[in-house]
This record gives sequence, structure tokens and C-alpha cells, in this order.
Amino acid sequence: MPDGGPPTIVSIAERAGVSIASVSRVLNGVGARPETVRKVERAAAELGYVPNAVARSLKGGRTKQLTFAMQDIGNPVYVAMVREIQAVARAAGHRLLIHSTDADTEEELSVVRSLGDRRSDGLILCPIRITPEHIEVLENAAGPVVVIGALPERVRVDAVQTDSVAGAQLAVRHLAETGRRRIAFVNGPLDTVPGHNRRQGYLKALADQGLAHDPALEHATDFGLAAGRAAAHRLLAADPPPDAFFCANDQLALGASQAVHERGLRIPQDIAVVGMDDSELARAGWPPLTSVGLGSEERGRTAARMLLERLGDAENPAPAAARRTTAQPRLVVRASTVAGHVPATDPAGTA
Amino acid sequence: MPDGGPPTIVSIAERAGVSIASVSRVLNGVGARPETVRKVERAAAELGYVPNAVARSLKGGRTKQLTFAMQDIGNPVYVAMVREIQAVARAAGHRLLIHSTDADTEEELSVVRSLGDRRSDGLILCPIRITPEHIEVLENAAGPVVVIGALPERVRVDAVQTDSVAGAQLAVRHLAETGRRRIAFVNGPLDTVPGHNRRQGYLKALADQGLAHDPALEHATDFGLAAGRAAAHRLLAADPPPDAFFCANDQLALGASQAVHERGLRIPQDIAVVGMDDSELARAGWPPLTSVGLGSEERGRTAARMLLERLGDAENPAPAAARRTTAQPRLVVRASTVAGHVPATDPAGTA
DNA sequence: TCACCATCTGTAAACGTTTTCAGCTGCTGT
DNA sequence: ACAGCAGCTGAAAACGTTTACAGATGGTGA
Repeated sequence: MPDGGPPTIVSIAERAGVSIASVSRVLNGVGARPETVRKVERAAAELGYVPNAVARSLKGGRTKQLTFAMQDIGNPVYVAMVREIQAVARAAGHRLLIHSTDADTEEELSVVRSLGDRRSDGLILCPIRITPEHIEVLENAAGPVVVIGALPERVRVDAVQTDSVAGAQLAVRHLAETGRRRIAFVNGPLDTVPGHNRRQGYLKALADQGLAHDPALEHATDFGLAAGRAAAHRLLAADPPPDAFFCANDQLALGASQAVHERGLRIPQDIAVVGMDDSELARAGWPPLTSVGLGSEERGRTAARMLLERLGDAENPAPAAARRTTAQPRLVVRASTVAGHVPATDPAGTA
Repeated sequence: MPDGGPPTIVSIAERAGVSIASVSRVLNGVGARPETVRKVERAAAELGYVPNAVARSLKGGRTKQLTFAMQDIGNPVYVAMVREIQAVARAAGHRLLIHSTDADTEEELSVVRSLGDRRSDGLILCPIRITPEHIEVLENAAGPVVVIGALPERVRVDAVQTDSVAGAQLAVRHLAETGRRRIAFVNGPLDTVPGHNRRQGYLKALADQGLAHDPALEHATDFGLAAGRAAAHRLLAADPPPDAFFCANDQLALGASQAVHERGLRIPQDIAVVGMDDSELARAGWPPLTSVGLGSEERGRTAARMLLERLGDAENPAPAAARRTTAQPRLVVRASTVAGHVPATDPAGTA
């Protein structure tokens, strides 16, 4: 069998003694005479034929690929989203391209623009900053986009949001209600959407609870573990010291916990720690972290579904207007704020 | 501007008053008269033209996409690999498709077979089991494949391995040398390659250290956090109880640590815990985990580079024979085995 | 002035599919 | 016996590129 590259529909046609049109029809299950079906299937099997997805995409205008772009695949929140998105995508016969942008705004924009190259049918984007340029680019994207995160109301783009201001309030209120008075805040960069919103929630909740806002109890750096540890060490030096850490995500919270342990203090007896995102990290450490879930799994799933709907198909046309859904934050209490707590609804470490 | 779909090379040609060949040449930087270049670039910019990657792939036979398939994107080891692979891929102008197989063997095989659809130029596969069928399929893959993991010597496929038997020995020896005598082993499924090899290392090291093998100190289930916790609880009930846990990965180790804490025991005073993979999880908890690094980052990077080399290009032809590289395991001692230990080389939580 | 060459340009084929259209076959009903 | 029809089939066009080839243009040297 002289091998002129991988088998194509043409090789099958020759071998089966039919036209390429018949081959295509048989392979796609469109009507054909039993005899023809037999010949074609036999030839295809013998040649080990696999349809060329690229050619198919060119003809059909659909690649059956979706793209998910986020800041950093190292963050467990995004991992959770990837998992959900991929499940939904796969069920619909789509593959998933991922793109970690390293929080580079330029890169983020270029991902949206690259929708024009038709490599994927749609994009799920988790932007960390929203500039006017983002909005401009998003509204003129060459294909459907679903944004996971806050987006101004007027922007005509599907978005799956969460109320992280309310989430932060939930956390602070819980701390206040369990008797904490000097609640420190370990935040990520203030010029990011989550960084900004979570701080708003923190300030609002302090006011609601009648607690003073002490700037010495606030520290903003980065969203990583090391940053959390360093920030906590600095905050612990305040006078008087904090009796609780509210951290803008679970990575920061785990870093902060390390600092607390390094100082020989006990969680939660000496100091309480609350994280945000309720990622698997919250369940991984000791003590398990009280954390405010922002529905990452749900948001991933919803975003994927919305994207698929926007892609539309024969029977279901794409919705006309941009849609918004909001996932509600949920406080999950664990032992990092309440000694010995075993949450009733916690799926016991289904990490 | 009547919109007949997205702009193509044809629309540009019309608008610029040249042929599509000229457009293509200008866009690809092949010689053209300055006047022509100007006209084409102007038209392209005005139309907001983005080349159709699918058409380009069909013509060129290259998609500039790579696929990475692994068991579960939730495992931090794979996240580390994804990150490295994507960095290398991006630098070479490739995108990354990811595919989590849920440890389904059939799915794994289908990923390899789907290389035939030409959707991606090559595959990096992290199989968890190796059956004769795997070997058969791998050797006859329709495109280049690099395997991350053990592969029999004779198999003509590139592989990036690690010596996890030696890695397990490193861990057990460290425990023995720090005075532990009843070293329990928390393992994943025995019918997986890592599960099998890590157990071999465990047994070998016990023998080397002159320690008896007590079957009551061994437990194999699953590779997750919850499994580690459950296994540890069971093992702690042994009589006499273990004074150390060697865990087949960091997730198991964190789960085991939770169990230890839940029993009110101290790490490392009462019981030492060692993990494997040296993933970011090892640095995330408290106390930080002593863990045996198996070079996930390095393996990811190397695999990506090998794959790109095998793809070859104009000046560098692809290597002829299958290649093997092996990453050396490395013990990273932290406070979960040696009280108060601060590792000299630990990049202090560069999570 | 003319032959020659270098440079640029356009036509057309190719990549591997899907799909439209028209033609062919063999059957049914009268 | 023949019109009509249903069911299959094949030729050809199309998707948007790249590229081989040949044709056109202009400039140079004798």
C-alpha cells in the first residue's frame, strides 16, 4: 500500500470504487444503498481513515473548539472552572483550548481579537481588569464571547457574574458575629475588579457592624500564597494586632495561615482566618478554611452553556440580547473561624 | 459596507484592486511593490481583516495547536505541567488544547487516535496505565506523541520519565534516618503505573533500612484528598500505630495530615508525613510538607520541547529515533518531618 | 533599438471536506 | 407499455488560504 500521506475521502472512494460524494454521505449517515455502505465502510476501516477536522471546519464554518482564557491556570478557582467548562464542552462535542494570560491586559485583548481567526467557535473570558478598550474589543468581537466576571450593564456581551461585594460582607459579618473586632484585610491588587469589589465589601461590612476602619489593618499586594504570608506577617505587627484575617482569596488565606502558625499563634483561638472562592484549597489545609464560595463551578458551567446557546444550532437559534446571570455568594463555615466546626453541608473533602 | 461575512483575502483584493495572490504575498511579507503593499495593508486595516487559521491549516498541513491529555486537571501536578507546556508552546506560536480523561483508558486511547483528525500537530500524553493496547495505539499514532511517564524501553515513542521507585526510596530513607520505624504507606490504585512503582520503592526501601513490612501499614485507594484522609484514619488504628506516613502524592499527604490533626496528634512530633510530587500543595499547608519532587515542571517543559523538535521545521529536521529523558527525583525536606525545618533551597512559597 | 533580465503580478490549482444539482436506475400504477 | 416517481449516485462548486507557473512590465547593456 504505497502511502501518499494519510487516507482521505479520495483514497476511500478509489478503493471502494465509488465517488467521494458517496463516501461523504455514508460517513455522515446520509442515505445510501446497503451495498455502497458496505463497500465504503470496509475501505474506510481498512485504511484506518479518520476525517480531517480542519477540512471539515473550513467547509462547515465551525471548529467545534471553545477557548477559555484566564489569568493563571495555577489558581484553583480557574482549575475548577476549566473542569466544568470542559465537561459541558465535551458533552456537546467541543474541545477546549486554554489560554493563561498572566494577567497581561494586552494578551487578554489579543485573545479576544484572535477569535477572528476562526480557530475556535467561541470564547469564555475571565478578565481581571476591565478597561474601556476591553469593552470596545468585546463588543466588536468576531465571535461569541461570554465573560465570567463583572461587566457594566450596558455592555452588549453575555456575562456570568457574582456579587463579590456581598460575598465580602458575608465574610466580615461572620467574623464580627463570632466576636472578632480587629478584622484585617489581605487583598490582591486594588486595580483589579475583584480586588476593588472585595475591598468595597470589606469597608461596607465594617461600617454595618459598627467597626472602625483601621488602615493599618489593610494590605494589598498580589493574589498568591507568598503574598498572603508576607502581608499577614506585616499585619500581625500592628498594635494592637488583628484578631481575624479576611483574605481576598483562598491562596492568600493559606499564606496568611502559615504566617499565623509561624508566629506560634493558634487558628481560630488566637486569630480567625477567612478565605474567598471556597476552592479545593479551603478543604486541603488545617484547619480547614472558612471561605466564601463565589460559585466558580456553577459559573464555569453556566458560562459554557451560555456560550453553546449563543453558538446556536439548527433547531435552537441563538438568543438575541446579551444575557446576565449572577451566582450568589455562599459562606461555608469551617474550623478556621469556629473551633472544631464541621460544616453540615461540606462534601467532606471531595477535592 | 454590505457585510457578506467576515473579511477574507478576496474582499481585500477587491478593495485594493489587486489579485488575491498579491494580498497573500503582502500579508506574508513576500516581495511586492511598495505601492501594492500600501494598498493591501490599507484595505486589510480598513476591513479589520484577520487571516482564517483554519484555511491556513488546511493548506499548510499544520494547525499550530498542541494537545495535552492527562487524567485530571484538578491535580496540581498536571496544572504545573500545563503551565510549563503552555509557556513553551506559546513561545513557538502554538496553542494548547487540553483534555482531561478522568483516568478513563478508553478515552485516553481515543485521544491518541484523534490525532488523525489533524486538529492538533502533536500530543503530550500522561497515561496512568499502560496496556498493550496503549503501546499498539501509540506506536501507530497519526502524529507525534510524547509520553510523560514510564514506557517500556522498546516502544518507539518519545518519553519523559522519572524514577519514582528511587523517589519513593528517598522518602522512606529520609523517614528512617530521622528515626521513624513504623512507616505507613498511603497509596493510590495499585494497577496504575505510579501506584505500582511507588509501592516497589516503598518495599525496597523498607528492606534496605532493615525495617519489617507490615501489611497493616499499607493502604491503597485513590489519588485524592478524601482518600488520603480516610486511609490515614484507618491506618492510625493499627496496633502499634505508625509513626510516619509516606503518601504517594501530595493530595494524599494533605488528606492524611487532616486525619492526624483530627486525632489530636502533632506533625511531626507524633507522626511524620511525606508527600510526593512536591506540588504547590506541599507549600500551601501547615506544617509545610516534606515531599519528593519528581520534576513535573521540568518534565512538562522537556516534553513540550521534544514535541516541538519532533514536529521539525525547515532548518531542523525531526530526530530519527525515539528519545527518552529521565528527571531525577529530589527530596525537599520541610517541617512535616523535621520540626521547625526551613529548607534552604525552598523558593519560599512561589506558588 | 533591441534582446535580455529582474521584478512584480495574476491565474489557477491545491489542501479535504460537504452539499447542491442533475442524471440515472428500477419500480409502481394505470 | 409507459409516465411518473423515489431513491441513489456522481460531477462540480465551495469554504479561505498558499504557491507554482507564466505573463507583464520596466530597466539595463550592447
